[in-house]
Amino acid sequence: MTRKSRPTSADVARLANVSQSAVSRTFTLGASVAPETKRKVLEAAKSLGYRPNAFARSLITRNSRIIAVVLAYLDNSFYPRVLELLSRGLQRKGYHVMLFLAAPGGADDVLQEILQYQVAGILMASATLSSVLAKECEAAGIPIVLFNRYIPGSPNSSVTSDNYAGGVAVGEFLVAAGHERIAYIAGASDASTNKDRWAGLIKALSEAGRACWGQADGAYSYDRAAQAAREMFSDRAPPDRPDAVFVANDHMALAVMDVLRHELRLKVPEDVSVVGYDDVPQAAWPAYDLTTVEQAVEPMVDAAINILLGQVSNERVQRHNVVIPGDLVLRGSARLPGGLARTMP
Amino acid sequence: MTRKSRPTSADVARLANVSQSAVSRTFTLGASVAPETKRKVLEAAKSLGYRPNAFARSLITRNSRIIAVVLAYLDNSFYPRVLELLSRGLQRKGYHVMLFLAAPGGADDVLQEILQYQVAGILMASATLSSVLAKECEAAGIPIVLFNRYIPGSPNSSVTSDNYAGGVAVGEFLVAAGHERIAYIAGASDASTNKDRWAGLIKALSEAGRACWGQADGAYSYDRAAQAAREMFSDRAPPDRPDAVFVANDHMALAVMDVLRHELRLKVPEDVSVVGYDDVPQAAWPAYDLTTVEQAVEPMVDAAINILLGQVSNERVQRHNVVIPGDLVLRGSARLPGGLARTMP
DNA sequence: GTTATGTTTGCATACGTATTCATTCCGCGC
DNA sequence: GCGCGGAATGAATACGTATGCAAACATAAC
Repeated sequence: MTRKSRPTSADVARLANVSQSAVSRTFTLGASVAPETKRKVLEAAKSLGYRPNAFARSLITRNSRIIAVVLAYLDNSFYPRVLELLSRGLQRKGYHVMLFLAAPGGADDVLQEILQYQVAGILMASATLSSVLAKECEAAGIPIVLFNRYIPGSPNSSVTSDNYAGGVAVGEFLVAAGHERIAYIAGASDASTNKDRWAGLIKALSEAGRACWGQADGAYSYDRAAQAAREMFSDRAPPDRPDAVFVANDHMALAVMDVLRHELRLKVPEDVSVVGYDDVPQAAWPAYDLTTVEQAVEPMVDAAINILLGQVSNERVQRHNVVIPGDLVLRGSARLPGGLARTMP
Repeated sequence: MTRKSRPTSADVARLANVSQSAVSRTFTLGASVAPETKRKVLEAAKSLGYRPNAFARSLITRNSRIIAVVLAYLDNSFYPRVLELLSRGLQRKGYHVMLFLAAPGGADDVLQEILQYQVAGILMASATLSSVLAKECEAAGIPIVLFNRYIPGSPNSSVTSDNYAGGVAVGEFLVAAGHERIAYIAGASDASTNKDRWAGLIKALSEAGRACWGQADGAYSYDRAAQAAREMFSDRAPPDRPDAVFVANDHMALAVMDVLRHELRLKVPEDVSVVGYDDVPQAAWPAYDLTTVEQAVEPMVDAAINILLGQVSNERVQRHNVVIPGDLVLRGSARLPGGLARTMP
């Protein structure tokens, strides 16, 4: 066990010849303390290397200024971006991120751990949570924000992009470009993002009197998506295989492009158009040059922070469901309709 | 402020007709408590939804079971991998990760924040820290592990791969394959990884009676590396440009390959061989198929966890400098020496 | 039955801070 | 000079838990 203990406010008080209260007030914004006293305290604190103990503080104030972030994985580079912006944004406001990686099964076990820390809020960007634990968090007054997902009918706040509109945009775009056989490679089948993007695609296709050529399951995984592409395209000649594929996120779309081009020797977009979702950094890299639907990470993260910190200071836990729009970003992986501009809404 | 407060050990004690101590002991591993008492307590706790308050607990035990992780950025997908394994590994041992993103300037400001939380240890995978704050952490008995970097002559523990050996291996490999003009695209100039990889390369070249064709600064950034590649290769004919380039990490190497192939229309490896460092997931993707030196993330993370948790329970803060070996992984981005096997040590 | 040994238990206290409350201090208006 | 209001201060307490200590209890040995 750690032998040397850090200096406490009492130590500082002794050295500065003031009371412990004075020290506390010096470090509490807006408290009443004379300039001279403050000076003495700060001097003593500096010479001792004193820093307030955040745990003892939160024990009193009942605000830990810690936000729990629950993730399922970090392979998909959408999430590292989210995590970086989120952490930086929260740090700027005096909050900090505690990271929890959920097991594939679900987030219930990590939630048990989270509840031990008296976190000020929870951001869930992972498998959804059981309603039992959601109730418990609500009872404890801990706000939860579902990020990039939502649970229909649940009382939780959420921040998502307009996945349905995105799916529609992709469908309309592919139809306009004259594609005849449009396929879908799906994400995790129970994810709201997957369902909404799929529903949007179907909607656009049926509006145009079309049906989806077929779909395969990629489960939001690189390897599974590669496998799905193989099943969909191997040993098939042009009339019998898709001429366009909408992949439910970029992470999988990169896998699909890799298989199409390097295993199956197909040309993108000449033989097959590929469209993804997220606009991760790699989508813009020339090796892929992937047409995709942007998820505006910055506004999404800002919205999440606002909801979380708004609820922290508020009595009443209020529900917000924020939907951030995202543009279809046209790049080289999909054929363009004749004479179309480089970006459409 | 949160109105409803969570149930406390006293609430549970009252309901179970025992003392608060009994409740505490029920939740303390290895404490002496009768089976029947334990049962009553657990039952009461469950019905109230009680969970021990981790802050109050760490106030007493002086062990928060929180590890601070300091990162500079998450673009380079080496770090998300580290973060995921680290977080999972620590969770398994009852510890948790608090994330701090350092400003480009340095980590001193976030360290000030870290010290407010009574973290059990610090893993620095970011710009190095000032010796002043390092002293302070040592005085406070907080172990620091430098991850993927070290400060020569500093008393801190560190976990790195054998960057020098890696650099040597790359140099020898490129020479063996008959390259005549071997260039280097550097990472952050003050990073130990960059210095060691460079020193290793130089060593191998001079052993072969060669010199480095030249170098450019990529600062471990995708954009800067792309720019460096442009400067190095634009408007130059074969005798006047490198026929091989060692890029200080994969993240930059991907940028270099993108520029070489898609902007400058050069063939890799026919016109130029490219070798990276890290073996990030993308390096294995067919679009890049990047020859690179593996950094064995799992053993590195395991070593870091062992050092941190080892120091936590120990009186004496002891220094460890772990160096994990990594293989050169041969793929398609670099010409092979005649008849070489697919993996060499 | 007695003594010795080991196991449970509750009381009281400590961890380091914020905050209430009462007190003191100071300047100011009249 | 008196009283008044506001600012500054310190003593005391609370936050929720772990743990040393002594008392109570059970068990075993004889």
